[in-house]
Amino acid sequence: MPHNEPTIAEAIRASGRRLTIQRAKILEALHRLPGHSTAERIHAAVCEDDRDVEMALSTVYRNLDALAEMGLIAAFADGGVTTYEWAAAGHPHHHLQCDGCGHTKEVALESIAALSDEVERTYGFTIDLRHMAIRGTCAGCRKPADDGGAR
Amino acid sequence: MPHNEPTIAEAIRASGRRLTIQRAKILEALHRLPGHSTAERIHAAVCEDDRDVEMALSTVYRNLDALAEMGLIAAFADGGVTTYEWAAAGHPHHHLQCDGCGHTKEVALESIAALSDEVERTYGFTIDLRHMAIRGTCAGCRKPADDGGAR
DNA sequence: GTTCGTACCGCGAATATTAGCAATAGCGTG
DNA sequence: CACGCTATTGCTAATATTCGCGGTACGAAC
Repeated sequence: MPHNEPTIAEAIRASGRRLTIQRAKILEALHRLPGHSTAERIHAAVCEDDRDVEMALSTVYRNLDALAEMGLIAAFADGGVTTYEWAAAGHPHHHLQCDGCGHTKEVALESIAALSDEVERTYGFTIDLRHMAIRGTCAGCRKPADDGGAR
Repeated sequence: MPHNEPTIAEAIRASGRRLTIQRAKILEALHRLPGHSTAERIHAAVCEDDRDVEMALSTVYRNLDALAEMGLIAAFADGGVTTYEWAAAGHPHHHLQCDGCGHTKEVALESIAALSDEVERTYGFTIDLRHMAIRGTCAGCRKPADDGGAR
């Protein structure tokens, strides 16, 4: 990925931030690592990949937060641990997170648009679709007899 | 609240759990405290209210988790801190959480039904509406001139 | 009412993440 | 290319929450 960096650099610069070596490494690692990655995993990946760059774990956390805030990456809670993924992962997808087995499934939902529209119109609130994590119970974890009946 | 306890006790018993003094106190405190409460606040409330019951903070956390799991209370992340509220708080409401100011607004959304329906039909996944926290940016925090265009 | 199995409690240590501080290094300017 | 402003870094301490362990007590069965 030699020549798509400039765009990212501009985006970072545009938000009044700086493109530090650490930030670049983190982005790169996140771009390369498959699926969702934890802060610790990213830290390890960067340290393994490049030995001449010092990187504190807190720096990883801070950057992950900043990058998520500017929309370059997506963050969401995954059972006590926060995981991150490259935001430009092709198509927009949402997460169905099962409280039973803890598994997270990525799906594309049409109804989200209507929901986003309603919230926008009624409350002037703009939903961040990248952070849309839906919790509930998947088909496998729903016990046959157990009918929560919760609304 | 002298005589509505039996139902709750049954619900707790039904899930193979026991109605301990601590659990009851926590439920009671949560029922009485207005709005969302943190584990620490609940712990403080119980300790102030009753001096003859010892209660470790970890016990509060454990019970909060258990009670949320069985649907008696609702839990959701509120900026690094988890808050809880009585589940039978009248009407169903969802949370619009602003990433800018961190404020959480409680609203009723019609489109949620359609979303829930789609997810149920397409993936056999049952959304837990009580845990439905929607993140984004509220009208106040969306700067008029600053259009990041980072979408 | 006594007994018994086990869920639960309190305590303290572990884990994930955030915050504060002095030193460093982007990057726009002269 | 050196200079300066300040965002950022590494470090360490704090914070929120979870886990493991040995002792306790809930609740069901005698």
